[in-house]
Amino acid sequence: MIAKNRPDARLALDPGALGLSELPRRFYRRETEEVARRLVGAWIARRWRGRWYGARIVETEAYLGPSDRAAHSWGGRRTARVEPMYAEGGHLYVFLVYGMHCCANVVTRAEGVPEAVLLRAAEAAGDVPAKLLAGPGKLCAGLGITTGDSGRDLVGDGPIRLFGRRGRAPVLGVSPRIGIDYAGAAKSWPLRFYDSNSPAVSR
DNA sequence: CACATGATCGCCT
DNA sequence: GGCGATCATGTGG
Repeated sequence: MIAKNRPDARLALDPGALGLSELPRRFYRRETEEVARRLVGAWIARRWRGRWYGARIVETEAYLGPSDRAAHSWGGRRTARVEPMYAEGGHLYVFLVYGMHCCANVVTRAEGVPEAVLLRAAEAAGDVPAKLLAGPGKLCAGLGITTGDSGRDLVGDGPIRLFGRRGRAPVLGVSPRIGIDYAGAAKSWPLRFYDSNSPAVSR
């Protein structure tokens, strides 16, 4: 693929030592907006060559499917690229934007309901620049997530997993989503969530 | 600080 | 053929 899948070595962590517990399938079957809220403060981790790398999610956006003009599944679009959005909640949907950046999404709800949550920013546990993962493209680059990971199941024993909230409680902020000026009325829907206390949000 | 622009390519019209 | 769920860099105030 275009992007490299090697994670930034400074993001190395041990999910077990941090006391992280994996999110179960039922977590992802909830309303998409609810999942987006609950993922702020949750953790994402990726295994690469036998070691784990990860960070605490601090910013997300909900994409609501056929009725949401900003969503790739708007109007019921169903192409090879978007197909993972139609999978059961708990799968990963990764796409390429602007020919060079990957964006990672967590698919929600039941199989056949194409909704998802975009992971926009994360905060590393170690000593790295505050904005290292501040933005969907940077988050993917830092963890080495590429379009080759699209369709993966996040539940079970795969190389990309999500864990429940751990660490300081997020102070939730809400705003319209970013970068969707073309989306008509949906442009102003308050579906972006972030931890107001985190220096790692994208803006 | 606020824009403005180029990079780069898969997807949809 | 146009454009995008972005980012880094550059300009000017």
